[in-house]
Amino acid sequence: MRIATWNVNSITARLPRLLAWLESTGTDVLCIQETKCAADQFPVGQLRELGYEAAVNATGRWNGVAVLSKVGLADVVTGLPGGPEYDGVQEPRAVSATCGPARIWSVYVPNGREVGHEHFSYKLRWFEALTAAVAEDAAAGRPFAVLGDFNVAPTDEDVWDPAVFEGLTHVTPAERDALATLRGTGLTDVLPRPLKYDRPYTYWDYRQLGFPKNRGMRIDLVYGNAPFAEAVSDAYVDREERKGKGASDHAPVVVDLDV
DNA sequence: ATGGCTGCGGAACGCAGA
Repeated sequence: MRIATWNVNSITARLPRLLAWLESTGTDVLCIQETKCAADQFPVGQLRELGYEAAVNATGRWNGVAVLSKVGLADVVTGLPGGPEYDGVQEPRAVSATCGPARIWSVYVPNGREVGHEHFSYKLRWFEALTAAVAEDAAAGRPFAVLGDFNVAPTDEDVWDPAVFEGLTHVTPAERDALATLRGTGLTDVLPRPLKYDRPYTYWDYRQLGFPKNRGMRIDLVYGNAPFAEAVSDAYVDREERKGKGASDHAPVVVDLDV
């Protein structure tokens, strides 16, 4: 089974690429982030033509997540149970479903904006709620994984120049501790291999030639429990999808499972 | 060529992204 995660930065803008990519890779389950469209605008028809069912949690201009599956889609949970609000709203940042043999979450963790910003404490609270919500499934015997845009680089190796990120979000001890606490439920960071260069970055800023200069970050992660991690036969970042006109600023992370 | 941001809402430019 091939499972992947991809922050598409607008499913509307990315639809031609997305459909072509699904066909060429034969992905069975795709976790999507930043759909940037309302649920009733989601292109369910075109995805169904390719054989995918979709679980969607999306409300409009910002955020939005989905799970696409052609191996079944059951027991959908929309949103993060017990998750915090921002500006009085539970933002659409999580959706989960059972896809064939595995329980799968697609998450888009809040950015945090600046250390000390209200959005930053929201980010940390969001991680706490996520940790509580996945604990039972993480410890269970069924393959389980949280995939998505975590908006944290787990180590200094996961940013192109740690000096540039000093004092910024995505690399602070508080955020990395939140990731470690999440892993403490029994989850392993499934490290993908890069297709080029030495680090498996998943995001490159659109600005200032970020991609050609490989000024990247690894912030799109696959956190699987032991039954999931032990079934992994391959994992890679599909940097080819970051190339050319009309690319997202994130590349897909692809994981092959023997299940 | 991998190339100096992009998408959205709304109809100019501000917000958000990380």
